[in-house]
Amino acid sequence: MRQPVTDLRVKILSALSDPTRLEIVEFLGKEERCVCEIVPAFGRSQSTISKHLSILHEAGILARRTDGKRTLYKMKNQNIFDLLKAVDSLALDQIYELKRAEKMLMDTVR
Amino acid sequence: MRQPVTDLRVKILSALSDPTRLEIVEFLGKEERCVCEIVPAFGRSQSTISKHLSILHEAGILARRTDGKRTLYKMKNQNIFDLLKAVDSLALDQIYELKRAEKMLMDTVR
DNA sequence: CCGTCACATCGCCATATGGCGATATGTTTA
DNA sequence: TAAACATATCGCCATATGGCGATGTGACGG
Repeated sequence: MRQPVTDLRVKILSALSDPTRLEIVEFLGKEERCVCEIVPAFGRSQSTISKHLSILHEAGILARRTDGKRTLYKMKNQNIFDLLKAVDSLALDQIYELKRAEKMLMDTVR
Repeated sequence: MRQPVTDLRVKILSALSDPTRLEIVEFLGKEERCVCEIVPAFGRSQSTISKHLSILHEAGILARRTDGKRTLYKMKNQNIFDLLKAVDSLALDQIYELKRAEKMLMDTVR
């Protein structure tokens, strides 16, 4: 049997491992926005965005609230951005490494 | 056109969003291990583990080195564990929240 | 009430992913 | 050089995922 913690980790990481969902998270930032604001910000259908929002909500990343006929979403926990910073840090390391390899290659050719 | 940084982020996050791969990362920790040590530690076929290792390697998470007929893998960057800590922190928040909700429910019933 | 608005859900399709056994590749050993 | 070993890769299958249009649902406005 798998530890429940691992499952939760996988759920959170899976929810974040899609470019559209990452962009939704960035788009929300500290704001609370209704679906009607989010949809036009992305070149995707309403149903697609709605599903992405559900996935983020189910992963415990977004909080959902309804006000009249609107549904409002916001980040449930700003700590997500710490996580993303950690990812960026790794990504940047890789980019630097690439640049270094490129430079070395150039030096070899020269 | 997508920012290349986003693609890299997605690649790293995708690589980590699988339970077996997460366990491989934890299994490696600070050690360098050959595939022959990793495979028996998981209830999966050699080909499956090999593919998982490749994915982690392609995402820049693992370093690969060969020594004789063995292939050795190790974490390329211990900072991955900071990322995982951030995930755990979010996961724990959710678990606490669940417990709180449970408790409130119990209090209501009482 | 009836239409409209805002959103979620459904059904479907194409592609991606994880799994396995079989096979290819490269390295040491006999 | 042949056999054994360690690992990667291939081909295949079942399931998951992301996308869309169509449809369902609940709230408001006339």
